[in-house]
Amino acid sequence: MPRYDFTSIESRWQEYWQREKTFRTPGPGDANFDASKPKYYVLDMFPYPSGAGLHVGHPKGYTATDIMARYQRHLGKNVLHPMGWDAFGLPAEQYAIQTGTHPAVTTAENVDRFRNQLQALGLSYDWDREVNTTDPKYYRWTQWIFSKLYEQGLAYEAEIPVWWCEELGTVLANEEVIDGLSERGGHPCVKRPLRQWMLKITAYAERLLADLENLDWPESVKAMQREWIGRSEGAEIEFSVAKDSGGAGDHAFMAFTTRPDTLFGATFCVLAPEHPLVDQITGVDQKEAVTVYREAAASKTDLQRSELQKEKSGVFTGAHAINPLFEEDDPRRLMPIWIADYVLMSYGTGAIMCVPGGDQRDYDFATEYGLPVVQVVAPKPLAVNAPGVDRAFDVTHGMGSVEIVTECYSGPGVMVNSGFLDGLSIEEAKSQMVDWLEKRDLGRGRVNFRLRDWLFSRQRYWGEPFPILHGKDGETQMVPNEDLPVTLPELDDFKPAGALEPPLGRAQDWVEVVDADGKVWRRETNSMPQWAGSCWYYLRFLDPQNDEAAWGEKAENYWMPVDLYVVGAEHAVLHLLYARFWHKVLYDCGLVSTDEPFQELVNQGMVQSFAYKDDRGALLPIDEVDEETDPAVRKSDGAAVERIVAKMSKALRNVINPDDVIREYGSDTLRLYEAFMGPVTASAPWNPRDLPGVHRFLQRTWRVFVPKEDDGGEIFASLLSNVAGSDEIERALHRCIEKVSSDVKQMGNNTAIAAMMEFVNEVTKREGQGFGRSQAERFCVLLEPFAPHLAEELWFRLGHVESLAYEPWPEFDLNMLVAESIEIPVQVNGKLRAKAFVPAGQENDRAVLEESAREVVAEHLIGVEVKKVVAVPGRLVNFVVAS
RNA sequence: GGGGGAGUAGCCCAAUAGGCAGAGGCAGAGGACUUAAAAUCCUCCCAGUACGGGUUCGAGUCCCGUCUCCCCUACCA
Repeated sequence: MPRYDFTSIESRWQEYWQREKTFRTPGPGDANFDASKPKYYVLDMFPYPSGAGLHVGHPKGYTATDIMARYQRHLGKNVLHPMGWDAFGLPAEQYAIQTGTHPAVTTAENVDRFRNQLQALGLSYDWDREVNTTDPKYYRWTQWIFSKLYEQGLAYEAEIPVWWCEELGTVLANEEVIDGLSERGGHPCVKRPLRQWMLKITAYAERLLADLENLDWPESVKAMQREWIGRSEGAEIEFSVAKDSGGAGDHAFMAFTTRPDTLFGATFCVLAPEHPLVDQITGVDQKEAVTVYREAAASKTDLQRSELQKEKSGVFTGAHAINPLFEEDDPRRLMPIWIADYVLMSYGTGAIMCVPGGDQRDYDFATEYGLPVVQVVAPKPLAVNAPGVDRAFDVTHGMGSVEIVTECYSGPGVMVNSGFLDGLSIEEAKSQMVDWLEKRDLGRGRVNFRLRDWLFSRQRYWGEPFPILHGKDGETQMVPNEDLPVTLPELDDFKPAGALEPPLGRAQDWVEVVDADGKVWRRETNSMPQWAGSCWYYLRFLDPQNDEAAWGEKAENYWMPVDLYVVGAEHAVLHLLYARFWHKVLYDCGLVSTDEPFQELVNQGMVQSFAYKDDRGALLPIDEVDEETDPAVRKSDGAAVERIVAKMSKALRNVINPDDVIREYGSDTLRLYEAFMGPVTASAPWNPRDLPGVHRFLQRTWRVFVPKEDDGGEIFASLLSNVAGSDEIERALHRCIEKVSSDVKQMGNNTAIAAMMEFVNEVTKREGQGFGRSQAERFCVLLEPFAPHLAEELWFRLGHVESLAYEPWPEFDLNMLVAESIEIPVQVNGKLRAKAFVPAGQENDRAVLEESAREVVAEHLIGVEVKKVVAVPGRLVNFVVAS
């Protein structure tokens, strides 16, 4: 029977918190709501309740936020700390297809399991605010927000080529397809044109980019979003396709370039193989080659394209584009038009002008196919030669009086071989060229984004239905707000109805709707993607029971924005960008009061695991390795294996189950371990050997409250009487309070725990002597955010009947932090020679410091000249002497 | 190729604004308690901060260069 009986302690307090609703958080309008208190909204990424249950990676972030939530409560704030379920999604639907179990059933089971697991961690959520994205009471408002987007003209239908995954029976967004395989499951995907709902996130690109500036987010996440949005400034230039005679023909295309300054160096153009103009301009002789190339390109997945990346390929169309800078007789006027798969139809205009003298990709292509290369930017030192137009004449390429170079230069410099731009800097040349083009209506400055509109529909059953009706003649209307939610129909079979018909199409009764005028409509049979529900869940938490509105204005005003959001790095672009987009739309509609949802963001690190590599570099499942030996060896043959750090994976059988840890050590130990591993932001491997360390700390803590002789858990008599503690312990406690307070504020939970260990070691050293009641109580408050069950138990045994969750945070006295005399290191020429002791209060007096220091290093100063004395108040003294 | 981050003891990690390299934990050694073991407690051991320069009275911390590792992204015109 362990003296510190964590199992019974933890279940007792978990029941207590649930029964007493200790963490219920009243909001504006609720009884017991105190509007005078400051608020703190601390948010976790709500999980997808998978069948696999909780992973030890989840509690890392959840513990960090829970510590913050509990700490903020001790500061007297109203703390909003909710949890819910992002429960729509493919796995439940796949399971339904295989077994016939309704996804709602699977989901409910998984949610129950997750909730139990989270509650077993002692997380201080207000469970009355639990939300579930699959609950019609929730998705009714998801549909309502969609209607807002629709009203704003931000939702539209389009027939576009999309990634279709045969295996999953659905389309996927670009970002859900990696190298031609689905992100989930790794199934092959192909491009197919399909009618889809799109959200016009590109309309917000500029603001999504600019507003990153003021967010207290990790630089890495901001950088990823910036790259994802991919703003680039340049110009759009119209090129006419030449007739055989050389004059401008009927065809023309737009090319986007970031380097309009280099137009004088454009020697050819490339269209994406899919470019619609290709059919019309391809010459008779080139027809066959072009067709073959286009078919090859179409059948290539992105994976294959990138594998072949090093070598550029393409074919000539037979047509030429006209470079508007040059007169009819100038050989540089006609630029051959090629098609090549390094130009993507989906970016810019799907057509480029190629300047091989200044762009590595164009240069590679030009070298491959023997196209001319002209230098238009010279590095600065060569500027003396500019403008230098009349140099070599290249017969081979017929480029006129322009030097043909064999290098590509894309660095800074001055314009050469560029007519009216010669001698200008790149920046000046860009703006002059844009002016030149705009005056002639041949082009204009343009900002282009990598960000595409958001593909917002899926061909799935287990997602939010669209509140959309289609008429016979192709007209579309919203389901009126009062008729929401549009609930999912019951189905027996969740498979797609046909190759391209979503499963919802199977529900005939549901699909057909007759309105008051007897007109027949068909419901939209696509459903929304999983991101929809997670785009606004943080808003529903503000007012989760509200049946009149998605959230109340007062609640929104009081609680928003989220003060602290802890998410894994995997959400850096998608979830966080989509949520910001919706939030800005809601802001523009006057429905929320802040233009950004998440003020401070922290990326939690990964919890990794050890893995072992044999001498051939192959990874071994952990159960084939004996970890007790040093080095670890393979069980089968005793060969030494190398320990490495890897992601937890089923294949390596190194996944840690939190339930097992709780059973063996308790959830306070699990919490403490997760927080003690290192900074929240850092990734670190799970090391089972380290668990006993933090567990011992809790046992020692128990021991300083409860005497050894008494297994019943009676507390030290001295702690029950009001005996004052010793001065040494009081000082140690003040140091501990100071350290824990400053650390926990900045999520330095690992060092805060170290400070508490130090304190408990100090008390232990005195065998419980001199530990006073008030000291014990203050320590309980410090401990509570980290090990809440034990802290509550000790608090209770000190004679309190109420939870300590709302006890004020203890204060420290600066005067108690200093010892009676201060130790000051004394250096001679930067080398530590001795230590001086200065009475407390005088450590900032340079004269005192120097005098005390001189005494202790007197022998080092004999016979040498002291050139300088550096005395840092309270820190050290350094004598600089002539050597 | 581009971007972000990190290298401190056998391991995980500390070290406010440059100021004694070590707070804490693990592992290891020795000891106390015990019939024994476990548990618990005490004591000890261990690096000069990836490498090379520089600035400074003084550098883990600042500057320059190099190396290694992790994450993201990748023909974006």
